[in-house]
Amino acid sequence: MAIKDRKERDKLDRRKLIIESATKLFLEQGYEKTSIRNIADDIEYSPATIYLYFKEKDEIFYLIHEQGFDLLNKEFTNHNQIKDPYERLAELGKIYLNFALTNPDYYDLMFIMRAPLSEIKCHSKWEAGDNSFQYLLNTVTECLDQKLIVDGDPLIVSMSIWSYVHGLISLFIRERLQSVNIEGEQNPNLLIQSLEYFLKTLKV
Amino acid sequence: MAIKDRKERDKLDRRKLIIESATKLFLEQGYEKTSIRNIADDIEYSPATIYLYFKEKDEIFYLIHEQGFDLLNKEFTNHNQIKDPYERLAELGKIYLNFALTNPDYYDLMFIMRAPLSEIKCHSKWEAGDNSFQYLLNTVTECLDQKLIVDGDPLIVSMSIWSYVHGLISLFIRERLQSVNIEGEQNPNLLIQSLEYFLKTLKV
DNA sequence: CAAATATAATAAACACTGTTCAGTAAATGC
DNA sequence: GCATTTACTGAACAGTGTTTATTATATTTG
Repeated sequence: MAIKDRKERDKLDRRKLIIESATKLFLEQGYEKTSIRNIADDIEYSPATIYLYFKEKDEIFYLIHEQGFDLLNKEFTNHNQIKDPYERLAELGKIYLNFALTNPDYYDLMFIMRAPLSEIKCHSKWEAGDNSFQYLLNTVTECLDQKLIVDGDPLIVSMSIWSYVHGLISLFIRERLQSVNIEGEQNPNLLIQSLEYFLKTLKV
Repeated sequence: MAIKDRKERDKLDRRKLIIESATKLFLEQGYEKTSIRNIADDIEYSPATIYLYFKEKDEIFYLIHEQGFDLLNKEFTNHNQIKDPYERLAELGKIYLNFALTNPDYYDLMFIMRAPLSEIKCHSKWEAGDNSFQYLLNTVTECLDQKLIVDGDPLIVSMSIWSYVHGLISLFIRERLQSVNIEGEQNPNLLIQSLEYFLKTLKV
């Protein structure tokens, strides 16, 4: 029976190999330019082999998509807990913004791209995403309870904050901020300044 | 010389035919699913013919992209001028949101998609986009002058407002709001409620 | 009018893409 | 040793954007 076990391990190893290669290529050249044949070439298997381990291209990229959420959630958990919920909220925003600027490809896959959600979204319920949102929702609720920010429904407020930061990031990543380009001003700085303005308006 | 004129007119007509077919197909099935061969089939010409009138697929979709901006700018100009700049700002936000919800494919092409900007963005300066942003900037400046909204740099404030609404819309269009789904609540209503909350926080 | 030229359109090909399937070769079970 | 299962792959399918050599037509010139 040991042989069967080893075989199963081997199979998982090859699955892992595909994911690792796909991740590497994805971070090097993005989703669209990473083809099944690219991955096959990289791991020195035939393209058809990949389909023995994954149903479709999107299934691989859904896993990378989840890796991204693990990374983001780790950043959220790793940061030392700030007592004041408003300060914590501000910090969350900055962590989120920083994550996006440091990992634009992950961010794109997680929050902008259409592809790897097509079918999977239904059965998976997008658990990882829910976790991140829960972090935000909890902090917002605390802020509202302590009357630190403008009153409103916690869900609406959380959605607003998320939308705001996402808006900044996605306009930046997809290069729509050309028109808003102050002479000599670096774009990432503009994003940080905007976030600070938003946090100010939020404060009660 | 009249013959030459007619020929030139014919050429423009065929160019127009391609754009119209492309627009039709694009609005029916989106960018990715509208192929050059689709368009060729529709207008009953060979695919190669299209390349006599356009350098590449993106060039066609850049024109559709501009059509979208014309549409949006028209909506901005058509609305009866409200005297109070804060009210006008609120109205602008609603018009923008409404435009996106009514024309999600145009919106995607204009503000989310990566494709049709690849090279063109440099030489065209994205004039249409600048126009829309100018509308916003002017109103924001008035609001700031009359101290109706939280003080800040007009550009930062304008960018903030745009980012906010864009964030809402793009999360909605690219289906990332599943986690924020109140039982029985329609998503578009959530967007409107959020915008109202944001406008409230903005008010001084 | 006929020959030469310019114009417009295309069939076919190139280099890709995701995906499927029939066939092969090796390891395992009996 | 033979049958069966397992793992893999070459080749193909149907599509994509794009280019090029060729053909058919229309216009201009001798």
